[in-house]
Amino acid sequence: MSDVTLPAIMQALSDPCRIAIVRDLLKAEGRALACNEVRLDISKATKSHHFEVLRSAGVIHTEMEGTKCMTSLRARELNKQFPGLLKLVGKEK
Amino acid sequence: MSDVTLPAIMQALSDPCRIAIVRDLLKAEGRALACNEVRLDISKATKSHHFEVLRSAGVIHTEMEGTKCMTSLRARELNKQFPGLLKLVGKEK
DNA sequence: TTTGTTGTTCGATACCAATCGAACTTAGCA
DNA sequence: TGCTAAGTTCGATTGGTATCGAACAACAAA
Repeated sequence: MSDVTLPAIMQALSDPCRIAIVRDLLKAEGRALACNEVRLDISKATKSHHFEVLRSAGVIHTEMEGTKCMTSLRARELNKQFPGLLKLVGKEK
Repeated sequence: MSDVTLPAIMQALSDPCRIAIVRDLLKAEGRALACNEVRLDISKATKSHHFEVLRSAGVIHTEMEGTKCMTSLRARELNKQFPGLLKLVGKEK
C-alpha cells in the first residue's frame, strides 16, 4: 500500500460512483458494508468494477463472508499516507 | 468556481504531469510562473493541454503578459472549497 | 438437491484523455 | 519589416475507462 501514488489515488477518487461508495463507508463509521448495501443506480458488473478500482488503489479492503463481500475503508493507512484525504471526501458538497 | 465538484478536481489532479505543475506552483509560493518555467518532458501542445485542464477545474488562474501566460494557484479558493487538498499535493512522496 | 442471493468475469461498445507534430497567433525585438 | 519566442488550436492516434448484459461460481437456505 505504501506504493500507492498520489495520482493513482486521485484517479481512484475521480469518479462520482466511487466517491459515493467511500462516503457510504465513512457514514458506516468503521463497520464493514456488503457491496450490496451501497446504493447506486448502476449494474452489478459496474459496481463490482468500481470496488475493484478502489481496492487496487488501496482505498478499501474486502473480506468474503459467505457469498457477501464485506468492505471497509483502510482508514488508518490512508490517514497515514494521505493525511486529510478522507476528511476531504467526507465533506459533502 | 463554487461549481467545481470533488470528482472533477480529483480528476484534474490524477495526472502526474499536472501534479508536478501544482507542486512547482506551490514551491513558487504565490509567485506566478510562465508555462515555460515548468519543466516537463512533454511537448508544448501537451503542456498547454494540461494547463487548460487545471484551469477548467479551477486549480489555477492564468493571465497573459505579452506572449507569456503567467500562471498562479488559486490557493485561497481551493483552501476554502477543498481544505487540506493543496497541503496533500504538496507532501511529496 | 434445487433455488435464490451475491458477487466476479468476459466480451463488446462507446466515450474520454494523453500525446504529438504542424500550423497558426500574438507580442516583442532587431 | 522580418524574426524569434510563447502559447494555442487542430487533427490524428493511441490507450484507457465506464458501462452493460450474459454467463459463471460459490455459498446458503428451503
